Amino acid sequence: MPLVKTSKEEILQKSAVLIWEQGYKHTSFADLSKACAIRNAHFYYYFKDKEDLMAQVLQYVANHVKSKIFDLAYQDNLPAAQRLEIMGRKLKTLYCRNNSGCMFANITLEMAHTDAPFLEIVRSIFGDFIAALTHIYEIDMPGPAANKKAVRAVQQIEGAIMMMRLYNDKSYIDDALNNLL
Amino acid sequence: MPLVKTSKEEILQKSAVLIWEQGYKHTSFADLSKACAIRNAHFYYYFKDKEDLMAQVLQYVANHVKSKIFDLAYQDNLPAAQRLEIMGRKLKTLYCRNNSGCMFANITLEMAHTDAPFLEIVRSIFGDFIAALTHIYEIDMPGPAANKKAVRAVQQIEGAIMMMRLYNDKSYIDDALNNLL
DNA sequence: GTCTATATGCGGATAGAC
DNA sequence: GTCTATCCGCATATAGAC
Repeated sequence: MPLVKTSKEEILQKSAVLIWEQGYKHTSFADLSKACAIRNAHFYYYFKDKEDLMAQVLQYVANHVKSKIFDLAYQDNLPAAQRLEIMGRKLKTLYCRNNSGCMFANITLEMAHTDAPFLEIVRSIFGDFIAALTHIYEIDMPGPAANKKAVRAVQQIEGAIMMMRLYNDKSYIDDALNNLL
Repeated sequence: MPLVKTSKEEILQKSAVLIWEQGYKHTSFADLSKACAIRNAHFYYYFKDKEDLMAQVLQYVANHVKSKIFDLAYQDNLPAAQRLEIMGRKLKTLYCRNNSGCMFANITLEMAHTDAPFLEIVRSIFGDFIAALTHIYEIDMPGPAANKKAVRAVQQIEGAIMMMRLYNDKSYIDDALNNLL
């Protein structure tokens, strides 16, 4: 673990923003190298190919979201409503950044028809999301019911993000996040 | 209106399947011309460019979905539950065909970051979907509440489709469609 | 209307100098 | 590790014969 932000981490961070916004296929190395201020060919020093870059970008964002948002669900000293309220606020910031919605949903709908290996990372992060909400809901109901409620909450949120982006109207996501409880 | 299916309609139908499955950018004219059994250059006889083809494909699918599914909502002689049940069955067939989910959601997440003119067609079809469900829900509740319920139902369905495709598990969409009432 | 041929540019990826 | 230069293939799109 380096003391200062490595060049590679900057590449991951800046690439993530672009791919999040534009998608995997729509984002070329020309776009990426411009945003990262490095040469096109330099990506191949850090990454095997575009698919490898994508996998590392997804893992980078997934780690960030897990530690900054999903982990809040396990603060068992706080009441459930408060945990959900904080998570909801952070999720809204996440989804509204650059009007790009949920990176993992974007990639799912773009790539589900392929067998791209990085989809496994997407499956994992949605599993973490549902597990986090299930943990909170289990306070008031048995496990299976809590899990079902968590799945429906995630689905409602993802549908709301789609509507928000299509109609450029944040009230959809506000409504979904305010109804997490 | 020609008496027999025109060549152009076949092109629209076959192009729709491919683009639905693979997305707009991922589908090349090479893919399309193979599927339609015509020459690459021949597309430019029927369509101005790829964007024009896409707009006509979307309109073609939208017309089909409207007349075959959404119109069922206005069969006021049938009880609400029965209308929802029939629509749910037809929607499931639609979304599970080729495991490709909802074409309009796919295109939304792929293209929302652009100002592609064909997004207007997508907005229109989601408006029709919500209007159809609202019409049914209005039997039992005032307009604004019915509309809110319809929006949430659509969001739940679109989120469920995403989960279905990600985990290759139809139980997500079954659950969402069984809870339309 | 349908074909062949091809223009033109951009995509990902690599070689090899420094 | 970072650069320049470049390969190769595929993308959209067009020209023009038949």
